[in-house]
Amino acid sequence: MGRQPCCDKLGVKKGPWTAEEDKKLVNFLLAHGQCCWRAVPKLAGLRRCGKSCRLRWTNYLRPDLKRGLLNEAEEQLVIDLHSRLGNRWSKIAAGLPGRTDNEIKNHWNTHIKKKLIKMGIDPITHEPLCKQATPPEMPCKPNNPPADLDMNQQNVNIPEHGISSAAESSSSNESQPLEPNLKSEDDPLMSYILSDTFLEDLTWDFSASSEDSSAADNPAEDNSLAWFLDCKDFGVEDFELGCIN
DNA sequence: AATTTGCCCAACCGCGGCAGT
DNA sequence: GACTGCCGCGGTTGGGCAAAT
Repeated sequence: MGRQPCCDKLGVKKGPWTAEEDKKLVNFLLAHGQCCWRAVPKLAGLRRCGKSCRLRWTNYLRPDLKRGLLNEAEEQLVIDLHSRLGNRWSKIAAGLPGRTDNEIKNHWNTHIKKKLIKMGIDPITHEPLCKQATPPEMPCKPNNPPADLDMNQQNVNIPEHGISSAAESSSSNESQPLEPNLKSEDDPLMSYILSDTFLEDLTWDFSASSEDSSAADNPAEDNSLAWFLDCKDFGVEDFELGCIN
C-alpha cells in the first residue's frame, strides 16, 4: 500500500486565511521548521490541508519575503529570465530572492505582459510582433505608446542572451517608485512576526489549536478535540517528533 | 451618492514527477 | 515492478477594491 492521504477531504477549511490561522502556522514553522507538510496542519492545530499550508507559507508568510510591487530592476530581470526560461516561474523566482513564483506569475500576467504587448513585443517569444505572423490589428510598432510607457522604451532591451541591463535600467526610474512598498508595520501579522513579542510567544500551545472560533458557532464542527487527538492517526509517535523540540 | 466596470492578487485546482510501500 | 500518495509547479478563478460613470 502507499502512503496515507495528505488530508481528509472532509472538514478541511478552504478560502482566505485568518490572522489566527496565520499566527498558528507561523508559530509552528518558525519554531519547528518545515518537516512534512502533511503533518503541519494537524500539529499546528489548523483545519487546512498541508498543501494549503505550504502555499500560504511560501507565498505569504515566509519571513524572508519582500513585500510590495517588483521594482524596475526586478521587472527587467523577470523579463530576461522569462525570455530564456519561459513560464518556469519557480526557476524565475529562484533568481529573485524574496519573491515567490506566484507573485512573479501574477505580476507578469497583470503588468509585464501588457507592457510588452503595448511595446510591440510578443510576451511569449520575446520577439518583436512584426517579425511574426502578426494579427492584422497588431501593429509592428506601437503607434501611440502611452506616456506611462516611455520610461520603458529604452529599458526593455529584450535580451537574446545573457542578463540585460537590469541594473542600469532600474536607475532610470528611481524617481517614480511605482508604489510604496508594504511596510511590515502596515501588516499586523508581519508586524507581529517581527516583534519581540512574537519570539517570546513561540510556545507549543496546542490548547490554542483546540479552540477554533468557528467551532463555537457551529456545534456540528465542535470536534476540535477529536480533530487534534486525531493526530495519533498518522502516528505522532511514529512521526519522529525529534524534529520538534 | 450609488452603481458599474475593470484590475489585482491570494488561493485553489489539476497535473507530473518522485518516492515510499 | 506496480501501486499509491506527497510535493512542487503552472494555470485559473473569484473576491475585494478602486476608478469610472
